[in-house]
Amino acid sequence: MAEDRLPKQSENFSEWYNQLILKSELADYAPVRGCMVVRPYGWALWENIQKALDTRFKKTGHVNAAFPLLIPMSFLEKEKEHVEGFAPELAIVTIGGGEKLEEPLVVRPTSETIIGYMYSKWIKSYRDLPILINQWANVVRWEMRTRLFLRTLEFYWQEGHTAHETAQEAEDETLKILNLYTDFAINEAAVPVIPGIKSDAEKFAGAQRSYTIEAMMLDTKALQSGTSHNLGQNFAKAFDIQYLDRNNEQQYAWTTSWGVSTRFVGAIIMTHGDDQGLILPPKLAPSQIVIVPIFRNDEEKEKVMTMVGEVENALNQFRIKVDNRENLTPGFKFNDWEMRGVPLRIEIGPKDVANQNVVVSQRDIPGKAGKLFLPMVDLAKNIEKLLNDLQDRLLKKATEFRDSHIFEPKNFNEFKEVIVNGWAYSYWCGDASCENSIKDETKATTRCRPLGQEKTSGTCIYCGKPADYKTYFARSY
RNA sequence: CGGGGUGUAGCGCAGUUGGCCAGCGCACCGCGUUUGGGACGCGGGGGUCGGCGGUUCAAGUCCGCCCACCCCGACCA
Repeated sequence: MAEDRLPKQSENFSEWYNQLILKSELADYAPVRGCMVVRPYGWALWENIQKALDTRFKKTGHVNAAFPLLIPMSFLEKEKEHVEGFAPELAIVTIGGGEKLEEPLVVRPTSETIIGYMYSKWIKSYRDLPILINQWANVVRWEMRTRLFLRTLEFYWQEGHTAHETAQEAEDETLKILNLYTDFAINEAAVPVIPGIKSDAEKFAGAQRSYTIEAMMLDTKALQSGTSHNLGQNFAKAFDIQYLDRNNEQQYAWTTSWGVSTRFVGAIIMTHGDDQGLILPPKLAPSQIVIVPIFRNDEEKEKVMTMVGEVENALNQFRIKVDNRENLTPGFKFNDWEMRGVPLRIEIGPKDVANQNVVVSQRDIPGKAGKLFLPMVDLAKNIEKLLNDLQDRLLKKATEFRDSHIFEPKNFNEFKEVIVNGWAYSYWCGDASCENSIKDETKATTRCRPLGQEKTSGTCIYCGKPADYKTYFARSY
């Protein structure tokens, strides 16, 4: 068995990322350019993400439904900004059943339009509001430049679509979801994110306001990891979503939409991974624990496997896997599971049978330093603590990394220096021209203006005009 | 769509001035010995050499066209 190492993060981060996904069997390239196959290990991770989000959606009163993949072209055209934003990346079906179609059908790039159409049918009165629907779906956007999980032609996501009586309710919903996403990212994925508002240039095509959670990857690039849009009455007017209000007058509804995609898998990979491979947060890892049995002969095997069974049983509350592949050495398995990011590894050999303890190795602490002996007594309780501690350490480490790479440059020259290896938190006057110039000169875009920021007075990092708020700038995925 | 690169076994590659049945490492299969940090020996299976056309007695090898994918840019969850 030959060593087949990953490139080092420090030497070639993007190759590290690509190869790790293939080797750890999260995903593979499909025969169509830009499309990916999410393999069982990757899908299991996505399913855990889905569960964590879906539970939160349900708790806040949302319900799931399914809307069609194909949308009449004319629907897209009803909202001006929306069609302008999406036109370049549409896949369009022109032939069906061997016949040219009267009207082309668009493979959904997102579902605001078709859901808007349905909402206009369903909503008659204020009594029908709010309507809070989510769907788990795939969407297609014809991207020029693709990257596994981060940007593929087809990707999987959830898209929530809600309609409300008042502007305030819609805004409350938009922010409620942003907070929900923030809570999910931090407390389930241990991905520290900064919630904030997007600039006009970066907002969703057709939205009044877009909010985002922004995460810093280990190469210091920013990754937009979830978005929540207040659509105002834009789509309600385009699709005639009207209701009779409490004063018996016709009103347009106020709508929102929000989504998290399989891109989030990329966020997890690039937030926690190291040169050895993935490090998955215990709360989302497909396997939280892997047991590697060690033995030299049948006699030892029998004793060891008996104990493996006992341990597996004692830990059945966790997602646990026994690696009983017989043709591989323990050493190989150690490296293999480390590459796949399993948080805890339990090693059980003849010595452990004799001592009635197990060796536990913690994925985020390399080598011997991360290994400890645990007695069989209270094993589950101790393992639970180790998983929780590991989860906490991941969040702490990622947060410290992020905070140590956010700078507040004093002038634009300094800005250009820090942006190469970090984010800049700077005053910005809000003019699109400054935003554009900064992008042209540094490749950095505005990421968001964080929520809850107090108004202060400063000067724009680019033009020097007065500015009231600071904005995060970064190179991004 | 512009610039660059690569197509030979599942993966990574070699294949000289064109020349015999197209090779190597890993992976895979069989047997045996191994197994506490990426095991070893022996024996096997696996190829329209990206496609089409041309030059030639003879083409992975030379020529032309096409296709695909990867990397770097413009657009984007």
